[in-house]
Amino acid sequence: MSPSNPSQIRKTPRQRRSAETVEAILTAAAHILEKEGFDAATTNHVAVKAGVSIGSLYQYFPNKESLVRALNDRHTREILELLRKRFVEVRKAPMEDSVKAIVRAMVEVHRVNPALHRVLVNIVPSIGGLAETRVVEDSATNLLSQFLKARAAELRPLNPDLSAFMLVHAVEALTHAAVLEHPELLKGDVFVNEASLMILGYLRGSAEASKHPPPRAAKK
Amino acid sequence: MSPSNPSQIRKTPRQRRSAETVEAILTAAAHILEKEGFDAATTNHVAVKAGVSIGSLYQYFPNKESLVRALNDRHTREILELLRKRFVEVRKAPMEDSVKAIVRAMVEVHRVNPALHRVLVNIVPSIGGLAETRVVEDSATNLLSQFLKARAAELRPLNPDLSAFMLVHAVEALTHAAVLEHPELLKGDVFVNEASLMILGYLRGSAEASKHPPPRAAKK
DNA sequence: GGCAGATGTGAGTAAAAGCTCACATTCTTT
DNA sequence: AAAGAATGTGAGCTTTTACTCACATCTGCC
Repeated sequence: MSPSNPSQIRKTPRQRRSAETVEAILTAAAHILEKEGFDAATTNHVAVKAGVSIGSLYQYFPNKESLVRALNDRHTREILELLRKRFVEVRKAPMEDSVKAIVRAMVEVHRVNPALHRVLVNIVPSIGGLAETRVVEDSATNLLSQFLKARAAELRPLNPDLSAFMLVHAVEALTHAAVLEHPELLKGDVFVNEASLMILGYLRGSAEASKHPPPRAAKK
Repeated sequence: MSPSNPSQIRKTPRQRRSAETVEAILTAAAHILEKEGFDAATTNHVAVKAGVSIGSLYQYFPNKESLVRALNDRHTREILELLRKRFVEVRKAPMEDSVKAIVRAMVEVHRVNPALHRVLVNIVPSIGGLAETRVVEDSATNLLSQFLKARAAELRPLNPDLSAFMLVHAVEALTHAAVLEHPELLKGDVFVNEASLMILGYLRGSAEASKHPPPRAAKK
């Protein structure tokens, strides 16, 4: 397969008809993963739900894993695009507004299809997609690290890579938990405010004890 | 069987011999889950590795799920016990020391068997263990919420349940990420310090924000 | 020793799921 | 229109795996 095809699509569709077939397969797979979970997403089931034959599915996806990875690739690409966009947009906004905008973006992204997202996050590493997941995490960490460097003057002394690592994982987990366990927090700005308090508290130092020396750990 | 047996053990061992069999099965299952993943943990494979026959396995575990759930129960019970212990220990320690001790406990707990822990966290919800997982999360949240109430005087005004929810999820995710992706941060106190900065920053309020209040209302 | 209950055995069964392949249909091109 | 390429089909093959059951062996007790 071509090296520029991380999800290992077997055949590149040449006619509109086949492009629609691929789309139907991916959509059906997403629906099943979301509503019934990974175990229910058998290749036969996906094919039936997509309204195509099992043979067609295997024309485009060499195996079940590649199908799930294709979905994951699309999903993570969307997330990264939105994040990049937001980081550019807030480049000159006040610190607090920037942080809130980015948290909002995270929520926005995770609310599109939380169940699917969770399934993908859980399953992808075990089907050879660990590398892809790391790429996404690293990209997000880099975006945030750049942001922290640009805003250093407004923050306590810190190691941008380390802080970005901490925040990426904390915010990702918080967003997951909020979307899946306490969606009511997302109605108003409760969640965005709390997450921002945490982020800003971490980046600025706490009110009473803000006399910590900068950490000396170098990442990577 | 007995209602106090959430992992649904089929038969209660009456002789030492059978207790050893059960132990061997659980140990083998843990090893396989840890080293080879969930898919490799077939019942036959577990039985062979445990040095018992497949029939013996099914004498004590009615199905594969119950076996994994039994492992998970044991694992989460250990975690909760340690956390409870630590929360009691730090009841009268200074805020900063308390927070660090609790973060250390989290790291300690997750370092015992990070790979197994990750597998269990990923798999248990999909095999009927979601309730158990929620129980653990809720217990941890309650412990922390109590702690926050007791220390209210040292903290900014906050909602203990909400803050506990935020912190439980953030710290859990951070510990996972550190253990699995950057174990070098655990060598010294780098990780413990960073996590504590985040926690204390969140609980005390950020340095600048408390000097000059935000231009807009914090709540919408 | 000898019995009864507890425990252990593993070949075999049945169901599920991934995947192939020989063939049918549709599209593009000349 | 015709041919060849692209696409679509689905019965069924193959492998895997959870799980059973008829039987063997062990252990404690009289």
